[in-house]
Amino acid sequence: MPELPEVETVRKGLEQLIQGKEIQSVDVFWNRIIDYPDVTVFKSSLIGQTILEIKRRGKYLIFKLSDADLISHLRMEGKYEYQLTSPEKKSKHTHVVFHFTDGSQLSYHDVRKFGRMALVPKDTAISYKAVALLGPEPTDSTFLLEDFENKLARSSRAIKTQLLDQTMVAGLGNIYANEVLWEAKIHPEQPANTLTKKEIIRLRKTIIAVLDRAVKAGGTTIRSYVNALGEAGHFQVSLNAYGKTNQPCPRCLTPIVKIKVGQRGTHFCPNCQKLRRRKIK
DNA sequence: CGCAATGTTCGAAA
DNA sequence: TTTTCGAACATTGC
Repeated sequence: MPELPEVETVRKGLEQLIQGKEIQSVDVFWNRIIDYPDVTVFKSSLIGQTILEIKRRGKYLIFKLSDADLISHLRMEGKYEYQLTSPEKKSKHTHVVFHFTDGSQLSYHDVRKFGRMALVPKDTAISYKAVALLGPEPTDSTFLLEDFENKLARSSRAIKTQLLDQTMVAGLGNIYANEVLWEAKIHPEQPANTLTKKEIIRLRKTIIAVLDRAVKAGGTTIRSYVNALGEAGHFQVSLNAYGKTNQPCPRCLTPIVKIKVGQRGTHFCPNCQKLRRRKIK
């Protein structure tokens, strides 16, 4: 479920639930969830480690442990659930369980089994694989206009596809990419290298603003997302385009249209978001 | 039955 | 070589 706002909300929940706890043992029921290292090593290395803090980079959660970094990506449906005691009934979709020395436990659930975890040496998470390639966090001080402009100029892909590329800016996913483009009045199929300077400035500001608002709302719950405390998000009431096929655009009342862009469902207002054939100076 | 679903990766094609 | 495309991963629900 997670795009940046959902992952950030999960991070906050985990922080209050498991910070300071010591791992006593780990169960892994679906080996492919563990990307690195070998499952046996993964499990044994975690024993005795304490959760110092929980960070986030893009859509990745990074558990800072006493002697390692645990990287976790929820992909489409990953969820963390905290329990004070070990339940007799293990849910069918529980794939990893971290048992703490105080008897409580953190379980990782993932219906589609797309999520991944990796245990890397202390303080090296930021240089691990895809984490190292992530673009800037979407904040005013880190997401710089000039870099964004340069990256856009080098790609002819549809702007929406480009926004989903985590090397552009970290954390945008399908819901927020749709929302951002609607708000910035840019057609999702507009080639990235044909955006005007004005549009790029507006797009950058909108990305920062939309994600910020969504974080404050605790994320968006469309189908299954809940945070680590089991709570749903609230941003779904603020959606203007995503999932609004045939419903009137909140700005001009033209029905929202759904198309496919880069294999992903894409919603937009054909009146507010017009495709330009040529770049205008 | 068929398709789509908050995502990323990897091999092939251009 | 670089960029883009599209299948694959796995399961559920409409």
